[in-house]
Amino acid sequence: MLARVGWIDRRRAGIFLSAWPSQRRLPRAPLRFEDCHMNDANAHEPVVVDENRLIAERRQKLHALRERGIAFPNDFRPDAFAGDLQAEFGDPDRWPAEAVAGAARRVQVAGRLIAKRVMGKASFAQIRDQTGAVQLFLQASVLAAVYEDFKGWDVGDIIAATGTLMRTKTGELSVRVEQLRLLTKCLRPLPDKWHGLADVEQRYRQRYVDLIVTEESRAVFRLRSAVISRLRRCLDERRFLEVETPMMHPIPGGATARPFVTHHNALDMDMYLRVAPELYLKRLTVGGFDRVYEINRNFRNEGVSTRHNPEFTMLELYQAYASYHEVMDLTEALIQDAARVVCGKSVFVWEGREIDLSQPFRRWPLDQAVRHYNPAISAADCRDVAALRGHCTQLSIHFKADYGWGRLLLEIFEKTVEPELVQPTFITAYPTEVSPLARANDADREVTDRFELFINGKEIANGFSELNDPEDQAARFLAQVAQKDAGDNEAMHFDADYIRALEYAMPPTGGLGVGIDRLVMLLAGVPSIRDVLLFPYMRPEVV
RNA sequence: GGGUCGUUAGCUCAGCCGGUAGAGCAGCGGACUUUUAAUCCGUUGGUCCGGGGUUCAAGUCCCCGACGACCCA
Repeated sequence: MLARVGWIDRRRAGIFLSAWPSQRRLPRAPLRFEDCHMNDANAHEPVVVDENRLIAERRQKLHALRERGIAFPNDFRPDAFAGDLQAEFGDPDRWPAEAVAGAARRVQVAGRLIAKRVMGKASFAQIRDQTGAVQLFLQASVLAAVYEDFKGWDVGDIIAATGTLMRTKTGELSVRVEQLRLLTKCLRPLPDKWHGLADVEQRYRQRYVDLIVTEESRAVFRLRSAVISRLRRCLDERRFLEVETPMMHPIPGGATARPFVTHHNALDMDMYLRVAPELYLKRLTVGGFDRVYEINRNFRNEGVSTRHNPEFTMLELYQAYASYHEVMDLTEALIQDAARVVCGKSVFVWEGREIDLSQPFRRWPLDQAVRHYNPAISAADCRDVAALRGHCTQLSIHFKADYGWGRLLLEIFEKTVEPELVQPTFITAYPTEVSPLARANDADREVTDRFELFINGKEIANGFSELNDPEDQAARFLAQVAQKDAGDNEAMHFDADYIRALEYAMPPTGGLGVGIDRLVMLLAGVPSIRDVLLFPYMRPEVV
């Protein structure tokens, strides 16, 4: 029954699509938006689109192109990129005007028209492709009728040019254009060419516009891509295997966090968007993939802020026959390498503070850090529930009656220490109570062989010697379930299959999670996670 | 969740004590064959975020709401 409904849906979609070709051939006068429908579902509700005179004028120009049968061609093939041309010929000392002319380099370039300076019978234009921008020199005497067309084109249009490289009187590398075409008409005017798009909301909502007009924004996302690809390369070189594990979990696990719930219709069952890939990745170490990593999205049903987006990207890796000590070494090496190779520097300014990544990152046990910033707390207090409750009250930290010393100490840490950790710092020896997946320390079972990395007061990474004792793990899951029953909706479920996997023996393993978004924020020097996400979560737009 | 600030032409922004809504860019028309935010002349363009209220009169004052930014929890 369900399958049949799906079939009908597809068939209806097909009918709808088949209506398109004839519709597309119609040379239309200014399109009436009242006639446009998203689909049958709202066929009787006109789609209201903001329309103004500027768009109407451009639509008329498009209409004229349609009538000439040249509206949306796709047969032009560029053979050069603007950035490459600038890199090769941009230096005016190595390539003075005569040398450029002598090279007689013929190029075919395409890109978005970003500047247009018409000066009678000659014009200058700039186009930009993915690599950069290059100027075009256009002459009426060469281009004839096409030159007249060009005068009617708009900044924002996608155009193509064929010609020979030259350098102008003022020294600008240019293409002396012999052939010119408009490939895609831009119907909407671009933001102010000088001020760009200042409205941050619009920059996030309409990232495509932001990318067209904001070089800083393009640079951030190129940096992000370079960081991730560098991390991959470093891990591949260390013989890690990149894998992909499920995004939809029947049992959410791997982190203490609230999951999103979704529903599988055919199976009529709830599923959870993953809060972490951890338990699946560790199943793979059981399976014999000793070094695995995944760079992918996690989803947490929590608040939205300058540091939190409902979906965010984590690097998680597991290395068999390693402890949290080696994992700290690796974390440090990965971050230092990415900074050096991708950014070419190791000192970064983030939110007005200088961060030095070149030095070995400090390693500091949690209780010592707490006592350093809270002289009133003694070593004995750190394991004393009553004393810690007193300190919490003193610090106006809310706590629940069932918090043990570990949770209380962590609360004090988060409030009083975290913001102080500006330079890269590994905090170690997290209480077992708050580390349900980490291996207990051999000398002190009350704490785990775990660390978190903080930079500029923000958690960047989290890692530990993995708990591979199935009986201990089962007991910790039960403790989590008890917390869940007591009302903690971040507590973990009992994952019986994960316990079964551990019973097949997981090698002693070290694991790591790195918040990629926050790392990129640091390396790019931007203050908000939304600046490093192409399409950050936004409330639905009101129209 | 609380507080502060913001929302005016396609974009960037002015708009004073409540009294006919403004500029620059973009657009449109014209001039211009080496410009760099080209320049010069002319010119079009408004749901002042939405709703309610006060007032003879509201972009402006008051209330409610939407969205966003920042700070706090």
